[in-house]
Formats: sequence, structure tokens, C-alpha cells
Amino acid sequence: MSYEIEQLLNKHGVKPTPQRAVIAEYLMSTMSHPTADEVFQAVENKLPVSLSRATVYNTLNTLVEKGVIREVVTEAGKARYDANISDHHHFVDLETGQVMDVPLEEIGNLPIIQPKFMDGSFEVQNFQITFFGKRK
Amino acid sequence: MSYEIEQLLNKHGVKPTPQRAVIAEYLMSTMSHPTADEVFQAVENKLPVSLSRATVYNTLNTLVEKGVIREVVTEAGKARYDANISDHHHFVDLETGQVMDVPLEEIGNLPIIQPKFMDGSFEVQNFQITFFGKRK
DNA sequence: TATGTATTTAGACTAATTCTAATCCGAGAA
DNA sequence: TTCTCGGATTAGAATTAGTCTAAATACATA
Repeated sequence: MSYEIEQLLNKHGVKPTPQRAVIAEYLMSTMSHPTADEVFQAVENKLPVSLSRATVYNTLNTLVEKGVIREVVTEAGKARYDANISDHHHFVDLETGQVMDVPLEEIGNLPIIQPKFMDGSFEVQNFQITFFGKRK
Repeated sequence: MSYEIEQLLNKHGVKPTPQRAVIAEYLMSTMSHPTADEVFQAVENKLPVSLSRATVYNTLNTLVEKGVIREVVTEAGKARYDANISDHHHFVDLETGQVMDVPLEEIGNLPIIQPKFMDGSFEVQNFQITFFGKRK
């Protein structure tokens, strides 16, 4: 397991194991916002032992809880995962389902939204903008 | 079936049936963004015949396709439905899971976001902001 | 009344995810 | 070194959300 991945997991309080390492490594390597099943298929042959789907789900949940990755929900029915934890938003191509990162720069001088929500009785911790559209 | 619901369905090209009417009526009556199962439970006894879950799913999909209601996805694993089709966004209470409407007024003078996305090779049709937080 | 099309139904099926119980592994303790 | 204990992993069962199928039903119109 690469030193960088080991460091990354340790830094977030996640004990590095071979399974967690290949999953995290795969997520770092792709911009495709894979589903749990796509992660499973991408890494199942990268280990000397068989990999259980339960481990993939456990690991993804752990990595999200510990802040190593983000869960992205753009469509009903399944979750996607994103190793880019910098502040950004998402674009969904309605024709292909492809999910792409939208860096803050891309959306111009959008002010930080601080909604005074419900007469101030709720506190907004963060927000997520999802753009929907298609290739021109 | 109420005249207003019948009108609403007709206006959107949906043939009014008793099943569709009670489902649409329930959605108009609540701000709770129910899931398909919550809709089923809320209306199953409001008809003289038994109601099939398939009918609830069929109806919700039809109503979304015809623009009578909106599908709202805020968490992985299930869809929610919203009869408020005016332009607005959503707030999710992370402690209760409750989903609330955020009218445009609530978020101040947010400019219409027209991201120049990926060097203009994608066309944004619409976007959805989801706020996450909790009660103060 | 006959017919055709859309709608509804129950239940089978599928997909995504979680749960369970057994096994495995590795870091200290003896 | 061997023991032990807790966390991690495994295969497969179970659960949940949603779709599909085939048969029955309900209408609208000829």
C-alpha cells in the first residue's frame, strides 16, 4: 500500500488495511464519482484475497464518516462517492448520468449563501448545488 | 374527487382516476415531502378498493413526468415527492431527516446561476440547492 | 353491446444496501 | 513465542425501494 494512502487514512483516524487502501486509492484516481458497485468492480481483483461487497460498503461508510471522501447523491436509488473533498458542486449530464465536479470558480462570483432560514430557527451547516443539463 | 384536483390532472394531461386523485390530493395537502411508502400509507384507506404499491409508484412517476409534482432527492436510497412546483430549493434537517421548502426569497438576492461549465461545452437546464443543517 | 386502450392489481423480481454470524488478523500481554 | 481480544473481513441472508409481469378491470367510443 502506498505511503501516501497510508498517511491519508492515518491522518483521518482510519486504520489502514489493504482493502481500505485499494478502495481509497481507486477513489483518489478517478473523477467519475463511482457507485459502490462500480468501486467493487474496479478493485475486486486488486487484492490477493476475495473482496466482499460488505467490506466495500463498510469502507465507503467509514471513509465518509471520517471525512476522507464525500457521498454525492444526484439521483434516487444510489449513492456515489467523491474523493475530492474541496468545496465544490456537481453537474449531472441528464443524457449519460455522468457526474462532474463544478469548482467554485466555474460558477462565477456566486456569493456564499447564508440563508436566513425559517426566521432563523435553523442553522445551515453547508449546502450543495447540483446542476442538471446536457452536452451542447 | 374534488373538482380542483380533476382540473389539475386534466390540465397536465393526466387522466383523473380515483387512485391518482387521492395521491395528488394528499401531496397537495402536505409539506412533508413524503416518500413513496409514506404516500402509500397515507392514502391506502381512502379508496373503496385495495391500493397496490405499483399504482403508487406508477402514479408518482406519471405525475413527475407530466409536471404535476417534483421528485426531490436529498438522501441516498429513496425519492421524495413535492407538490410545490414553484421555483424553490430545500433544507434537510440532519437530525430528523425532515425536508423543508426554501423559497427563493429566503436565500436573498441570489443571482440566477449560469455557470460557464467546462468551457461552455455543457448546457445547464436547471439547478437545485440543498441546504443541510439543524434546528438551533 | 362489443371492442380496444389505459389503468390497476397482486405478487414476482431486481437492485442497492444492511445485517449476521463466523472467521481472520494483528497488537500487545503473559 | 503463544494467548487473547477487539476490530476488520467474509459469504450469504435479509431488508428496502422500486420495477416488471400478466391478468383483471374500467372506460370511452364504435
